[in-house]
Amino acid sequence: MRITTWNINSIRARAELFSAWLAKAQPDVLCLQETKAQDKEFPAKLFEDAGYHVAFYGQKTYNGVAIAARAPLEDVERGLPLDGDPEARGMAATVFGLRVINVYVVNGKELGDPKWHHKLRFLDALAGYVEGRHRPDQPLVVCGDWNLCPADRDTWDPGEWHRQIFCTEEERAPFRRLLAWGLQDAFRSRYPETWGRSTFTWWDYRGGGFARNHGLRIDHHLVTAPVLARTTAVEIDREVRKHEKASDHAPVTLVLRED
DNA sequence: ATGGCAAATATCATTTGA
Repeated sequence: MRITTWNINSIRARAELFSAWLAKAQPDVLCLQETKAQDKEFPAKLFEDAGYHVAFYGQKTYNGVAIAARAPLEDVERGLPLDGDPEARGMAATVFGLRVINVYVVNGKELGDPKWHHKLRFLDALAGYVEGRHRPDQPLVVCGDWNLCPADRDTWDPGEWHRQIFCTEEERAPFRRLLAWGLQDAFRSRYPETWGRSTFTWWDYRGGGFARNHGLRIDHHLVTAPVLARTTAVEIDREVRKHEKASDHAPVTLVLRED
């Protein structure tokens, strides 16, 4: 089973590229972020024509998330984890016996900015949400665009990024709280000694970031032990990032063996 | 502190992203 997370950076702007990718990649479960479409404008037909069920939670202009799967989505929840958050950044569904939580964590802009405080509230609420509703022995996947690097070496220049936004203790504290609760960073658990280009999931559009390898590892699957036990690989699709109409993020796929 | 690249809105410029 393949569970992909991808910050698509507008589902409508990338409809053609997305459909071609979907037909080829054929994930069983797909979590998208930054769909940038209101629900009434979401191109559900793209998914349905490809044989997928899809649920979405969007808003005008910014943010927006969706979950698609090759089986019906059950117990869909929208608007997590921060009560009253006007930004559409989180949803969850049950499929194939897994609870899947899809998040688009707040970017934060810069340390001290109101958006930075929103980011910390969001991450804290996410940790509380998981702790309050789940147990570490349940099959749970929390994936998405986390907008944080778990370690300085998850950046192209660890010296430059040290203690910068995405690499602060404040952002890592709630992330580590989730790890302490019972989730594991599937990529890092599977590849503890792999660093650099092959680990990045995002590259800056500006200044030829992909060619210069100005990348970050910020898209993650956090999984409970029963899911990690089934994990055979975590794959990052750099090929689709090379397309001229690419999102700045690559799709990241958790590969599970069947129970 | 700024620019660089891309998307959305409806602007012929601003906001946001990471």
